[in-house]
Amino acid sequence: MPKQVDHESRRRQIAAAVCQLADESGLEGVTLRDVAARAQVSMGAVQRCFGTKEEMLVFALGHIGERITARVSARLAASPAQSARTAVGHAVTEVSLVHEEHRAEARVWLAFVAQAAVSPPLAGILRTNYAHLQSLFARLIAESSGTPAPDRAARALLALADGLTTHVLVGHLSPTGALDILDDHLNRLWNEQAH
Amino acid sequence: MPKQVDHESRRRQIAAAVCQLADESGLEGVTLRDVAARAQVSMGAVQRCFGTKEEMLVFALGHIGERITARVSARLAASPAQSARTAVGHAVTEVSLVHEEHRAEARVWLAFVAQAAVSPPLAGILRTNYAHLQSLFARLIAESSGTPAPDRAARALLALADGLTTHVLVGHLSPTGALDILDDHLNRLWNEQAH
DNA sequence: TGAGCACCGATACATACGCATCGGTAAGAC
DNA sequence: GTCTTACCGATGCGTATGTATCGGTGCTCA
Repeated sequence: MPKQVDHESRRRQIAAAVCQLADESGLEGVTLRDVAARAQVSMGAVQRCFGTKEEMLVFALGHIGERITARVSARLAASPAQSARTAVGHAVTEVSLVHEEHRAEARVWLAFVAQAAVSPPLAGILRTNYAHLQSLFARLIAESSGTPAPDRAARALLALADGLTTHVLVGHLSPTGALDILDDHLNRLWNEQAH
Repeated sequence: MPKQVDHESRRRQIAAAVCQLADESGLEGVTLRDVAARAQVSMGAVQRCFGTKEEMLVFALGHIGERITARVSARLAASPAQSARTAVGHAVTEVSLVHEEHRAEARVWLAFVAQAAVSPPLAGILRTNYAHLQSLFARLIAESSGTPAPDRAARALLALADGLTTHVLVGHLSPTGALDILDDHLNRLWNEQAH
């Protein structure tokens, strides 16, 4: 058995290149040649790692989904969170990629969401990620005393975060405006459950 | 002056073809050739109506934006709306394209939103449309007694509607589930302002 | 040490795209 | 009737894409 190569790490390396390119010029700007150049490998290497382009995109989406989920979890673990209210605030702030340093991820995510509307495999990955985040939010919300329907609140929160992210990307909202709205929503949620 | 042609109606005809194709296979499936075939005109006609492809897409986005806004207005005008609460409910239901018959518009809209993240002209059109809808919502919300910040509530409502639409398209939410969440949000909004 | 095989990079290929060009056509003016 | 001219459909062109193919390379094991 001659030379062996760590395929998995190379796949991640290529996935990162895909995300960079998708951030810069949308998913349509993601070309096998450009991906190879950005990842500093040959085009043949990309083809060997992924049999087809769609396979590559599916892997890249899974990659970025994991990164986002991981960041949310890390944020929750890092700050002990005085209250569940602030914990949810932190988590949802990470998801709604409003901060400048995560804007790239937001653009990539949006590109994939649009593509998923016409590509079942991508849609499947997205559903998995959304399901994870939703159950995470639902648990946090349910923890802090008794909101009548934590599941529904979690779904609403996730949808609101996604919508706000979109509006920031389009330029209809400013990042701080989006955060204001998010904060306001959470305040209402915690005020009301006191009744 | 020899043969004359109604350019404007032809542009709308082509825009409709663009939307059909974008619904079926995303914006990347929108090809000059396919558009021409779908609109039942020659490729040359498409080129004569729009100097470039992006021009065509910009026009198509404006076209569908007008249609959506028009439908919202029509819905508001049609039903006298017993209360502002139901008026907003009707309007936002039209915007969040949850009903099956408007799912196509939702897919097209989402495709354009993603493209707008890397195309300033498209983003501009989107901003205009969002601004219209937001001010419309804000007026309706402000009308019904005194919510403290009708503008912020309108922004939140619009973002929530957009996020829910996205989640329905991806398959993370069912249409009825999305409507439930929307209804719940409106109820909270109207309950709270009674304080 | 040398033989074999898995990996590599480059190139070839068919296709499809956006855009430019061109002869033909028919409608209106005189 | 015919001449002008704005419109039409078709074809050509250069490029870029995804995929398939192929000779070279260097590690690993006998």
